[in-house]
Amino acid sequence: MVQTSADPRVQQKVLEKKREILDAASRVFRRRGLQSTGMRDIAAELGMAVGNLYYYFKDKEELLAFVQEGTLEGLLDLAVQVRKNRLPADARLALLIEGHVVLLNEGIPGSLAHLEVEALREPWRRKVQDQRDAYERTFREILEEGMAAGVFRQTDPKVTAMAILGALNWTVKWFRPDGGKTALEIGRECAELLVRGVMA
Amino acid sequence: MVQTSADPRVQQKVLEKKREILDAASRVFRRRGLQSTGMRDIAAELGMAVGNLYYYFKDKEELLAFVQEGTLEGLLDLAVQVRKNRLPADARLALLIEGHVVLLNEGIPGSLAHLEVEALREPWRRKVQDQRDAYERTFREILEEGMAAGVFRQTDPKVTAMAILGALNWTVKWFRPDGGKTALEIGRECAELLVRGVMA
DNA sequence: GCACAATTTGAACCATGGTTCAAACTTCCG
DNA sequence: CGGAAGTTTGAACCATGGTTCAAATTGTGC
Repeated sequence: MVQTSADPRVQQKVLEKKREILDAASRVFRRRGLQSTGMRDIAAELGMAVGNLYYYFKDKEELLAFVQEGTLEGLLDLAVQVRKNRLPADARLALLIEGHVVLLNEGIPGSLAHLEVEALREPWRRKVQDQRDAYERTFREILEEGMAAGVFRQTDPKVTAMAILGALNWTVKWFRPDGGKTALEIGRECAELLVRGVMA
Repeated sequence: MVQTSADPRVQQKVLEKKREILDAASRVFRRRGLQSTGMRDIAAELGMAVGNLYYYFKDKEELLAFVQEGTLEGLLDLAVQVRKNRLPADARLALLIEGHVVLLNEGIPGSLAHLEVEALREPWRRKVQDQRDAYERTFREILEEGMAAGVFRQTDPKVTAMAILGALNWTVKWFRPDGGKTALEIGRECAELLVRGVMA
């Protein structure tokens, strides 16, 4: 098992390797989907032997959990950026929407693997779900803020947030980089549609 | 194997049994999701032995394909109904949206199993995908019609249709009958959001 | 009742794919 | 070098769960 050494040099190297594996796993999960991705596929993507993965990660579930956390980290970063600025609610919602679509679709076209919390069992599921809830809360907050300011019409922020997120998450199912539009362009069109939808 | 008899009495009985099995499978797929649903679970839902399922269906994939076709049939019916009437585009889009949400969420809360074409292999995949394309075309048509009539603003109908469908399909991931709102209410809120989003 | 077809059973079979592990290899000081 | 710690290998192991099938049961026409 890894992590038996106290040497910081070694620990550093292990961390790098872990990240490398996670990146590869992330790619393969996106490309092939959750079920079609085998440990052997991930190993092949790295040119290493299957068993080696287990030197760095306990099992496939842990691997997936970290991959999902990675995606959520990116989204949470985005949320922080958007929260920071002082634009009106509609502009901020648009930014959040565009960023979300770009993050989910940049690089390799993908499956929903990065978002399928249902695939995780209980220690992990809660952890990832909590992060996800936190992220989704950002949408609700912006919506509520916009309603309070009178820019948005009155709606149930929970329902509206989930409807918006559905539209965005679903893009990974149909967006293809070679489809003639960039992820950002798609993001803009989504923003246009959804922000207009909530305007007062 | 079934279907060796030419007796219409027998054929009728077989059809009924098939429907019964498909209904059960439909329920279990919704409840447990695609991967968590075993043949044994479906058999248990019916109180029959596993092997018996194979008397009526070739394999799990065929079962899933028929279940998905059943869902699509319902949606296509809806599309026909909506096409029939002579309301303006915005009203028709709203009807389609509401109906879609209700169909996907009535009865048991669900997973996306009914919509995961990716889980099917090539003979079936094409067949189901074609039906799905036909259904999605309805959205594009209404959008184009609305744009032509000037009720809707100019957008890329393909992208807009997929964005709308994403919001709707995603409802099965979060809607719960005991959540205080009915599927129809959710459908109405989605319609409000999305129709407003495309209005000129 | 009897024979024959149709249906149902469930234990056994088997493919897939996650997981283990002892051996081989590398790295890095002393 | 030498050897200990760290890393990698890949064949073998094994659990899960879809699938088969011969036997048992039920239904039907004569």
